[in-house]
Amino acid sequence: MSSADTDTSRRVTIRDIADATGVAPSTVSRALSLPDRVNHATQQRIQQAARELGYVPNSQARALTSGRTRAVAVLVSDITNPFYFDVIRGTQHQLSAAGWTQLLVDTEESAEAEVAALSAVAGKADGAVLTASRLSDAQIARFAERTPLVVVNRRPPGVPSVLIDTPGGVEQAVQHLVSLGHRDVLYVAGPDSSWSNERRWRALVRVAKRLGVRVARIGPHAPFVDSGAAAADAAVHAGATACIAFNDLIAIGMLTRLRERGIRVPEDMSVVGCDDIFGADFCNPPLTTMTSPIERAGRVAIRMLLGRLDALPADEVPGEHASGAVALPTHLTVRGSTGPAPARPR
Amino acid sequence: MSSADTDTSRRVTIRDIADATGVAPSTVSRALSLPDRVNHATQQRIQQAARELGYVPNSQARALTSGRTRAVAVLVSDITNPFYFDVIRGTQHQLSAAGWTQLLVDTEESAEAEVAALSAVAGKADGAVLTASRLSDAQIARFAERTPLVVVNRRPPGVPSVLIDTPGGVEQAVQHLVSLGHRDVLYVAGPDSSWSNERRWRALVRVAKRLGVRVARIGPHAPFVDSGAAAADAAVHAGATACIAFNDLIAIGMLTRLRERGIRVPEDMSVVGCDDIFGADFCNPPLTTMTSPIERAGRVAIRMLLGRLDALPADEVPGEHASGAVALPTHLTVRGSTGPAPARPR
DNA sequence: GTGAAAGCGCTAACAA
DNA sequence: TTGTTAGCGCTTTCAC
Repeated sequence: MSSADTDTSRRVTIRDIADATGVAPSTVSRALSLPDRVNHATQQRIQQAARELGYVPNSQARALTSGRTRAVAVLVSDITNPFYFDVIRGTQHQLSAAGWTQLLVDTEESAEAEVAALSAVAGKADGAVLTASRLSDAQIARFAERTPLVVVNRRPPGVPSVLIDTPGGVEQAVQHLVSLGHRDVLYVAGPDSSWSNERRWRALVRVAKRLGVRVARIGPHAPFVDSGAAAADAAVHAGATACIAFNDLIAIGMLTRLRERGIRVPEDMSVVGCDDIFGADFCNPPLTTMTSPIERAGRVAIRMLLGRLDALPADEVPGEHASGAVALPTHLTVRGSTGPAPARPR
Repeated sequence: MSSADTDTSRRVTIRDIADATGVAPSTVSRALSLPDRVNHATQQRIQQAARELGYVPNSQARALTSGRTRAVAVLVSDITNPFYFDVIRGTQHQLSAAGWTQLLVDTEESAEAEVAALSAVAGKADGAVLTASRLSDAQIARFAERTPLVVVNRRPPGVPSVLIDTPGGVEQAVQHLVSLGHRDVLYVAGPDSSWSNERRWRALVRVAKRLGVRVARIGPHAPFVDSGAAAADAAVHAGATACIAFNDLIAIGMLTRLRERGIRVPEDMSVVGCDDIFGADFCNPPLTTMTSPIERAGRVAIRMLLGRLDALPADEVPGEHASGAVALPTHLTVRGSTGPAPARPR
């Protein structure tokens, strides 16, 4: 049923190549992993044979001896959230470009699951990217001692991180609202456990003070579209005419609820989201939001991690220091969901 | 800096446990992997020690001897497409429930990348799920001989598959349009390389014939929101009053374009999508679409695969035969994008 | 029921 | 430059 040559069912190993080319297995190993340390001619012969025999290196065996898996784990807190899709897209892209494997783990918003994953993953991957960790800075730092880590949207001391500069976006958003005549802004908060949530709120308070804008806050709200309904009701009850929501999911949910209640956006209420996820441009009305380079954050995180693992030339690694932070700029994308303040406060 | 006991920097191995408990490494191995084949008392002692020492099995070493990685690869053709998010969510869920690892691979719509990934993955995973493969049935079957495979929305002979019954959904969609007075339906085709695309078109032709509806087809269109603009223009040019789009991405893009052009949906044109992805409910107007159990498809695919790998009790494995197909029902979700046919054909 | 020993496929000293 | 020799941590015969 198969061709006349050797057994088809067994995978080709470096031994097979060694036999075929008349060299020692170690030479084959070198020819494949450190080509410069082998006579050019034999190197060619070996690689040729490898190709002909259909050799595929056994990554398990390789990992066992070298201690390196050429895989990295990417932990997300909720695989359901479109924000992470973009992150994953970025990490995936950068990893496959480097020939590495991505292990995707959903921690489901649970710190225990995160700890479990991080411990389990230690042997399976050479490093990990934490997006939206639910752990304390100290815990993260502790794990980082054993496993190279890069965190997104967190700033644990000593651990390299990628920050999306939403505070900068908040400033633009408030200025935009001010330019439309708004003097009151309501912050629709996300989960208390979110680092970004506090960061955005503080940025809002700071900017508002400077621009003479009054701010208030409602929440916390879970980061789902469905949470938007309650948020919208609360915003209306608070008499708000301009809201900045923790993220686009909540903002989109608010839009839907406001429409149901006959409250016009932006005529009666302006809504600003955060992140510019898939859907923010085609919801109704289209959402003004802080566009974050989410995919880029994923790519940068991987580049930093690969840099730390010496798997990337130094000049391709972002950030000056190994434990430094890289901040990616955000910009406001104005769409239909924001408009002039109503003539008189309601 | 660390506690007084042994070296902190090295990972705990079964040898350490063996030393600590005074048994042989092989006994530790058994106690951990095949607990029934060990004296209950010593088994307890060993597991206790393992816990105390913080033992984490080295999956590489385990894989090397056992030949099993307890990981599965999930290949998607475009990680950008929200359809796959739901699939990934399903696979991730089912895998982590079983304590397995998910390797996520984006083949970027390329058959070569898929082949490369499939070969590379062979050693890293015990099996793979192909969602939207770009390979031929024969190629898939060939890979399936070496690596346990489950395919989604394909039907290569001999390879277990999970099918989302969009033909059934097409029937409901056409009946819905007929009930609104439409007698002409335009199919807005997806990519030629898509198996589902042909399947949906054929189902449409069949149903239309039975119900006395005229059908036409435009396309192919790439499965992106951005493709929807050209599709909408073509549909308008064709004088269509009711369209069924290959998927929601195209349908949402059409909605946007029609609105730009001042063509009212559903008054001037009814649009039906397919899949019910994230966003279909909050686009403008909300999209009537065939709701597919996408996440469930992912879960079912993993269960079938784990079943084939003997990693799941037989009674939890869907489908009668190892190489059978499981079809998941679809249903039509009617929202604002469909309405009565215009009084007279335009 | 438990231990000794071999070896999975590969890499990394160390010699030659 | 190449071959020899040891393992990496674990599972798995095969004895005992």
